[in-house]
Amino acid sequence: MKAVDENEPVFPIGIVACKLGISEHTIRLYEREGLIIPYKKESGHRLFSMRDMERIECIKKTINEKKISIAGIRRLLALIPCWEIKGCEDEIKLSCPAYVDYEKPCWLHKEQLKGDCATNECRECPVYNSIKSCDELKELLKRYIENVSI
DNA sequence: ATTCTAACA
DNA sequence: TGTTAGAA
Repeated sequence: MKAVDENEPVFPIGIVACKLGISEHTIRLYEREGLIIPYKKESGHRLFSMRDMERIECIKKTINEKKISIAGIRRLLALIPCWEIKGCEDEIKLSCPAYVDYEKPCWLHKEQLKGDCATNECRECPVYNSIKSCDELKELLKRYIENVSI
């Protein structure tokens, strides 16, 4: 029996678009804007896991309900403390583009990063995956609005 | 049949 | 965001 892994990318974009009621176009847009990182086959075709779908759904809801833009979501994601998650020393942290920039999350700086941040697949990274459910995004939003640090 | 990218009356 | 064209 093949267990259905929540993280296993198995759904093509058409299915995802249908089940979520979001156009394929919009889903590709989210990717281009750096909100999601779908799994890609050699062919270039995208595959999504259950968690990917929840993330997409969460993003769409947040955009609609909180009336914030795609760039707004990107700024929220930029608040993820990757340096803490990765346990970076102050020295490396302070010179890291991902720590300095508040516009983009670390995975949009991949080319400029060092160490495993540069080599690992961001899709598999604990930083990208720190948004396990919509609650984590809500937390980022809270922090943003209240302008507080944890 | 589906999905991909790129482009826009 | 929609839609379309042409390729894979």
